[in-house]
Amino acid sequence: MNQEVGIESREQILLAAAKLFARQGYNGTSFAAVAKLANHSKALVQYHFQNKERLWQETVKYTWQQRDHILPHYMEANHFTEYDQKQQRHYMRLLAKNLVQFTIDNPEWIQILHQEAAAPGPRLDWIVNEVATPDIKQGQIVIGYLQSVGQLPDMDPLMLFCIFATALTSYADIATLMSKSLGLDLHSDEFVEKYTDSFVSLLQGNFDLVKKGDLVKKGALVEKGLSQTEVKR
Amino acid sequence: MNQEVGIESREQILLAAAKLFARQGYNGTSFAAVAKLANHSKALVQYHFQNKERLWQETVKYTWQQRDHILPHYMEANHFTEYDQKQQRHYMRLLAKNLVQFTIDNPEWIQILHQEAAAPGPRLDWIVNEVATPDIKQGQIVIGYLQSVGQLPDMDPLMLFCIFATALTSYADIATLMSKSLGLDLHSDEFVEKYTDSFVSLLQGNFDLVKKGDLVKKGALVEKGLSQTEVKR
DNA sequence: TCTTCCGCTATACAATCGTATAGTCCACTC
DNA sequence: GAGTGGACTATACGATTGTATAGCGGAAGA
Repeated sequence: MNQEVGIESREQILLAAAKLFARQGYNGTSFAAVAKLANHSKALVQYHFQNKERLWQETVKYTWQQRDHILPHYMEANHFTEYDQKQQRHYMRLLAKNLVQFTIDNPEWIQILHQEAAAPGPRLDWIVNEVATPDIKQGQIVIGYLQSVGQLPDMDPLMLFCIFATALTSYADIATLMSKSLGLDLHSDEFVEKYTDSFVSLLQGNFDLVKKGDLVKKGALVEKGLSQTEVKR
Repeated sequence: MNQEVGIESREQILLAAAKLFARQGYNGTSFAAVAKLANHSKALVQYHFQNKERLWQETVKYTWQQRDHILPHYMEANHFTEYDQKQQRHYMRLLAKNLVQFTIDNPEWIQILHQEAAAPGPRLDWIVNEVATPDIKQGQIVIGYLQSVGQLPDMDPLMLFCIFATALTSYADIATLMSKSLGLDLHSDEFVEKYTDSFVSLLQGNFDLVKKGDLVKKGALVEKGLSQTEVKR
């Protein structure tokens, strides 16, 4: 079916399996579907991975390895410690944008996580023990560091980490939905930049609250709220 | 199998189907599994819904109806327009907290959304057209209003909406993962309150950035970042 | 009383599921 | 050049998949 040998067919299968496990979940993914997407026989999939649980585990491991391999390329332009405070401000924007862009380009790892978090069980435990916990620790360290250099507010770092995790890793999925609904392309570079800029502005506090609350009438306000958003379409 | 009649067995099946579609996705959910969870026969499930696609559509409709029915109960304590600016500040905290609490108590609608957003196709289009678009419009109106009364920063309301959507609807799932990893219960009232307080503080800008960036050495900083987070455990 | 309809069951169907096993091909070593 | 082992195929297994259809009991309307 495919001339290439051994390790290569294995990787092709892992890539196909990652897409399917991410999109369809564990029970929604079959050996046959993986084989078809990888352009190999179903028997070969089973030859490499014996059973479904092992296929899933190897896929998750591989997906995280890919992630750890690719992620630095998105970050290489960001060397926080080499710059002074003004530049760090700028590079934090870049960090946030690259993280969001990374989840858009490589959605499988976070989608698999969502799949299993929605149905907690032994597979989620496996993820926590094998791949997720080091990530979480690492993320907390980064948050703590950014706080210590004054780039993030002095609030509970764990809560700050949760806000980061939700806002940066879920944008890709939410954007898929909203793009369809609004007829925009929220995955485009323009919107990703706009989104992360807005998010970082909140974190850094460099924005002004609108100070006109008591000047306007209720009805007109609601209408204005609507028209403000509709202007964007 | 079950004495209760007609509409009741239908609802029992819809509730079971919602849980399974949310946790296992479309392809991962079978008639037999729905029947078993609802404590009815597989044939009865098919009797009520003819085929799988219709079962799914009716389930999504029902889930959103439940959502629209229950959500007001989480909001009833919040009547923004009735209070002055200081009180509105307080009630925005309550609004955010109740929204997060609602997604923790009723995760199915957002989980189904995540399932389909991960694998865009005709089902996602159906969701967009049938249930999601009005929600998004409504959300944009609320954002616009909160901006107009000075409770939210004067930035692009669409981006602000995205930040709200990610931070508030994804906390439940992220918390499931992080709780397992850290040995905490991030679904507890204590943490939900802490999280939403932190989030609203960012939005309202009432926090101080740590201004000690250039005073500390790199190595010590990273260590401090770690110990800060570990204190929380 | 007869008919009709509704809620529901029983059973069967081909297709697909995950898994098991025997076997082919071929590069390699000794 | 016989033997070995790894990459891969062919085929078959029982269980489960989604779907189809015939039929049941009982309430309601005529």
